[in-house]
Amino acid sequence: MSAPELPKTYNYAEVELRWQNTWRDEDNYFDKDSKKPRFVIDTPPPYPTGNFHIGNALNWCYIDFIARYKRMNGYNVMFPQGWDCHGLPTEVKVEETHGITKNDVSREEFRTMCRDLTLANIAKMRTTLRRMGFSVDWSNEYITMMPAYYKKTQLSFLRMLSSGYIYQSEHPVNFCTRCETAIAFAEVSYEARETRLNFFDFDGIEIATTRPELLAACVAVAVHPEDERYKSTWHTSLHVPLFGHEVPVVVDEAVDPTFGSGAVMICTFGDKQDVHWWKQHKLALRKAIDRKGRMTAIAGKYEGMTSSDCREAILSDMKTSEILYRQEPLEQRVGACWRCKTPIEIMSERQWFVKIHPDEISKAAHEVDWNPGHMLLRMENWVGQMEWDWCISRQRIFATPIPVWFCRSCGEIAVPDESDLPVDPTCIKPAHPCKKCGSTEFSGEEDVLDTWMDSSISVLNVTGWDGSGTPPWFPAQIRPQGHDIIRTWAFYTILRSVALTGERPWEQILVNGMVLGEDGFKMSKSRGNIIEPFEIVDKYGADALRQWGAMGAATGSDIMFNWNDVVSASRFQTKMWNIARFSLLQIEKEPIGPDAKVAVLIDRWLLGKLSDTIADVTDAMDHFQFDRALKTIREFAWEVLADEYIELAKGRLYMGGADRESACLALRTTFDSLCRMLAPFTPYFAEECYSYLSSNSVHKQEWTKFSYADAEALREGDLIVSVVSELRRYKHEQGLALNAPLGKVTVYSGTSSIDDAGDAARTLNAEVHWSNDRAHLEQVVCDVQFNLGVIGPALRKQAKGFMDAVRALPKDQLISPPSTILVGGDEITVPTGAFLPKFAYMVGGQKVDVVNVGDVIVTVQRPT
RNA sequence: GGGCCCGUGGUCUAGUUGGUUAUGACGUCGCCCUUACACGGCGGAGGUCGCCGGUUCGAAUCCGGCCGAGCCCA
Repeated sequence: MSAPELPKTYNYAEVELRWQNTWRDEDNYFDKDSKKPRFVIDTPPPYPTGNFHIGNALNWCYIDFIARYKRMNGYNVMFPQGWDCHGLPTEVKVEETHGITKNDVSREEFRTMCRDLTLANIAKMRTTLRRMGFSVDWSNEYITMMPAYYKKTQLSFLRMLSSGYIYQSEHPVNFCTRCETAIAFAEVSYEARETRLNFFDFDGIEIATTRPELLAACVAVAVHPEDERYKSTWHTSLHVPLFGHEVPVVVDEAVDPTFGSGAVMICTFGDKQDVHWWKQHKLALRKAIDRKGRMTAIAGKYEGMTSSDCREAILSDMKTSEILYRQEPLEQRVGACWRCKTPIEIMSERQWFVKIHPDEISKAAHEVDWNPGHMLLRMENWVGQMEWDWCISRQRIFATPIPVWFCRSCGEIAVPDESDLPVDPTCIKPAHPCKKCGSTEFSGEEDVLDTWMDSSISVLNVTGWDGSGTPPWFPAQIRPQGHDIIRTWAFYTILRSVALTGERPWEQILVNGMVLGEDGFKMSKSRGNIIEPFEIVDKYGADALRQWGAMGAATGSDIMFNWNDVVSASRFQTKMWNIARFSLLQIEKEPIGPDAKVAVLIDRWLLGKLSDTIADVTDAMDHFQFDRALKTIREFAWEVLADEYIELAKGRLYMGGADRESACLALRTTFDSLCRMLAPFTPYFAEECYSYLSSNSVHKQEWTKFSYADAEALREGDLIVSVVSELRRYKHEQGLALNAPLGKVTVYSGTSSIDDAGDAARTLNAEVHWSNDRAHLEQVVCDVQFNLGVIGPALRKQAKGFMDAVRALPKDQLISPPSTILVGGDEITVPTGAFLPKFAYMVGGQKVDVVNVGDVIVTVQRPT
């Protein structure tokens, strides 16, 4: 070892940059030919906004802790990085920056603009990922908009089409008239708003509606079977006001007779309930609103108006014709597009759907180990209330094309050969004539796929799916993701894995919480509480941010960003750096001989504590309890190693000889294990520390397996530490400086004599005697201390009476307890260890102070 | 309206097979610049563990109700 002296301060900026430039990507590659057990991570592919935000950072911290820990434990780890590119936000951004709309240029030109923007954004985000020290496997990067990936999306579509999972049909779907596309239920968010409930005359019946603009789409009026008010109208028909068309009156139990007037107008479609009634009563279909949100021809004179203009116009006309009775304010929650917040319309359109089989999804979800366990409930709730199938077609451009053509003469569907994928059916023709009629005239499908169709096969992609059965590395070992996308990404992935392979996609799922701002609210531009990862990294370094990720909250809980945590993380590194400087200085002062042994009591104690710490940290890591793991490491390093051990061993280290060597060996063992345990959390810092100990990378080392059992050393070492601690408190109370001479200290440990090699004496600046004798003092029993852990279980209801009886005993019987005692007339056995006497001490002749350390007596004879 | 989660010193937080004095961080107060560290050490103050009731010898922990915050959904 010829390590240079460690700099006085830890310069995170210099160190982190240096190691980032030293590490090689190949070190993190998944080895396809490896015989090691594999550990495949289904990393979430973020949307390439160009900004890797702090929520992503938390998610990736967890992933990187796991990846690094698993590598150190001998696993062949795949930590891939994907990019989920397609979608509306990029289209909107492109329209903005180029000052165009999607219709101003060709589909292909528009896609190119979207691709260029996406690639630039990905480049920015890669920089952040590297700066954070994430050990990503860049040989397994995937970009969903690239042909290599979306051909798999198309392949999965064709497979599910042929196996009957995918079908097309005209069916009511959620439709965003601003985005001009159908959306799935998972993409509907509910917004509270106030509206008006309008009561009006409907051909003699009073009807209450929140959506008068749908009058033209009215196809029936419904009443409750037990509502006497409307019995006479059953199975008659009514004329729709202002429009005049005839609609039937239907009877249905789902009508709430207490809401409004008790009579409901059914429109195609005002809400989900309308869809139910429409199906159940086989009603007509009247489309009053088109894809752009304008009124259609059936709206007559209102044609071309927006729906809100139409609403006002109709209400005004109702007033004019004196059929509007009254209006009442109403709180309601309206389904809206989750991206642009425009209220959705339910429209009947020809769309593509994926069939949902709740039972098989639920079964697979139960075969996955959920962390934390309660997150499975969210999946169960979502799966249990699915009513419609998943609408996967979108009327957009920047997305995976649906690989289908329609025969112009007979309408038959044509699909490409799998070997020809990927295809854009709007640009090329099918390779074969129509199977049904032989025609060669086709129209390509212009609809594209929901972006979740891309990302829901991420696990199939990384596990090596090629369309033939179960992929070679399937299922993945873990899916790390946030709880906000359980009903989308997790749900769709399980669905697709079951549909395409028949199996669960992952063995485990680890769900992380959301990151909240310092004010406790969700981070948002309008609140101005956004903190960017680079801001933290600039000020305190990536390792400090990573520590915040581990310690900020229990895994799975939402976590509030907090500068304090980052500051204390950074301070821990400073402290640890000084521990390293001290340890390495001592270790390197003289070479440690090959026969060196850890022989001194407190050194053995340190190794025993280290061994316990390693066991705790390993257990925490195995259960993804990163907060517990890092906290245990920090407490051990700071308290046990620095404040307790080094303080005690310091004096001995300044001397020479075999006792010094014992300490050096204990220090080196401890420091080595600490570096390894810190490696997953603070990869830069751990690497820098370890580089002074070894020429190898700490990230190539095994997870520490150090184990050391020495119950005697633990017990006696704990006593030494307690004695020193109590005597420090004593000095403080006596107004003495900590290093002031203390005179003669005698510790009456009672059971065994202790050889601490003089550590306590040097630390306390006192003459310390460890006596195995009892203190020859005049003891006076002054009180009794009960052990409720013994008394409670043994005596149950008699515990209180027992304690009263013991208090009433003569004092000498507290020292040697009687075997039985009378409690409320019953003679009961005194349980072993039920209580201990508390002593006060008097000394005849010479004055000594007495300090109690647990049940051990320490006397202090101050220098005169 | 339903489901889930949460409520612990000034702030954030750990802590459930029930057990003596409730964890840590930041802040705060006092003493100490002891040859790794003042970004440090030692010591202290500060809590009706949201409220009420129940089970129990014993409840932050289990049960019921209430109040409050959050998330998901109707």
